Amino acid sequence: MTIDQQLEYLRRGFVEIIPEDELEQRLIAARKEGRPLRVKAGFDPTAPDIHLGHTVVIRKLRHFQECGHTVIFVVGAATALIGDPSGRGATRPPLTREEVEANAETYKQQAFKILDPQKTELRFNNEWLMPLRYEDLMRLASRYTVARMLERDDFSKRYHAGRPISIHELLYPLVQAYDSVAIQADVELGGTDQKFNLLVGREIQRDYGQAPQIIATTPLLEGLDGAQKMSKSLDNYIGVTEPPEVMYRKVMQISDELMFRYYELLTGMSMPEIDSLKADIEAGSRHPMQAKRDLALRIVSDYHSLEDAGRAAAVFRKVVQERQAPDDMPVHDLPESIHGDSVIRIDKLLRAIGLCISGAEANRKLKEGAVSINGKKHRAMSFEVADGLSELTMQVGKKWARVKL
RNA sequence: GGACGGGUGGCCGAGUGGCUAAAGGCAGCAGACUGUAAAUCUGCCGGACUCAGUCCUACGGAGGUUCGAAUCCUUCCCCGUCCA
Repeated sequence: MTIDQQLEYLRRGFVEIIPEDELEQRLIAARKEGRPLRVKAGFDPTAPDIHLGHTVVIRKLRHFQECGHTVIFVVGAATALIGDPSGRGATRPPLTREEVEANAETYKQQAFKILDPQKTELRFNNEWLMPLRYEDLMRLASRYTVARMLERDDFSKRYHAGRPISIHELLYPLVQAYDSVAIQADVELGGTDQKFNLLVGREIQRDYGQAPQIIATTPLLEGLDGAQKMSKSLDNYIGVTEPPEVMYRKVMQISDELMFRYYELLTGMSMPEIDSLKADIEAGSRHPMQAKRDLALRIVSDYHSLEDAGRAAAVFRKVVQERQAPDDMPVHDLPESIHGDSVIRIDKLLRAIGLCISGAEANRKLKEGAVSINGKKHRAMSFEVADGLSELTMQVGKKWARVKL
């Protein structure tokens, strides 16, 4: 690929590239030296799942690989012990080392659903952070001032709101920046919320005698609620390892408006194509639901297979649209404790088989008319089993289960 | 180290002795509507039971006062502001 072609491809989809013109120069310089660019992105394994929000950056990493560059995927095993304060209104709860290690392992597997393993260096930052000694840390900490650190939006908000900021949180951007030094990054990618951290990387690299990395930020993907960014802690995410049916259903759940955003950030569809799709929908020549189905199919295929996606679509049509019982639902035996003549206490049963969290909740659901047994709405607390009945199909809202009598 | 303010349900936040399982909001769940959504409307939203009632647990931790405490007192822990 020529430099110009690379530039056009690589630039697409970023909110900002700083400094804008240096990417070209760096590409030229690397080509002269006959080496690929070292492109960094870091992920803190604070939650065990990579979700579609992360994939916006990972997809861009992939683009760099397609242009022949090397991706350094940094798993923040050490930084996770601090907790990234970016965008946070409060200190993150600390993770144990065991949790971090387990999460890091699954991160690795999930990232390679998108990345080319041949062109990826997978590094854990405890490799270079743990050996740092007191004087190393002091040296690093001396490179930045409190005032500049507090300029950060999230810190200053917390500070002015009188909320606690721990000293170790102040250290996060520096430690994260040191990663760039350790791996000698040419480019670092991250979401727009990472801009500050990425910029600190530039400064620290300069302090350590390296050419400052170019930073490129991607838009933040909104979660299922369409308002806040996708995140595990807000539970508005779609995980890349979720089963096809779940993934499909979640995509279908987003608002029409958000659908275009997902097209933009999660598929290879170009902006002109997306605009024309939007125009077709507005003109009424295309049904928004069909467009959303296409989207769901594409996304599920990316992380599973086209076949799986097709199956998920069929399940969705049947279960959600036609409100029929799904083919596979959990099967339970009638629990010991509930065996009582021919009358079954439904509240106890629902709790026992996990369709309701508590008996009290089961009770409420019964009163709300959310419970169906064998396809018929059931409101009474107990259920009389007719002779010859061998199985109950229980439904509470969207949840189903079969009970053998 | 000193002075002051504060810690309430998943989150935010009201509540200064009984009428408080704790207003209100957000999130969540269910129902209606729909395109499967979104938006809107309605209901629910600690738990157990012999279930329209009874009991248990809950307002940072522990202890106390009181017939009765989220509310008063003691003490400990934590957070913030100002002064040093």
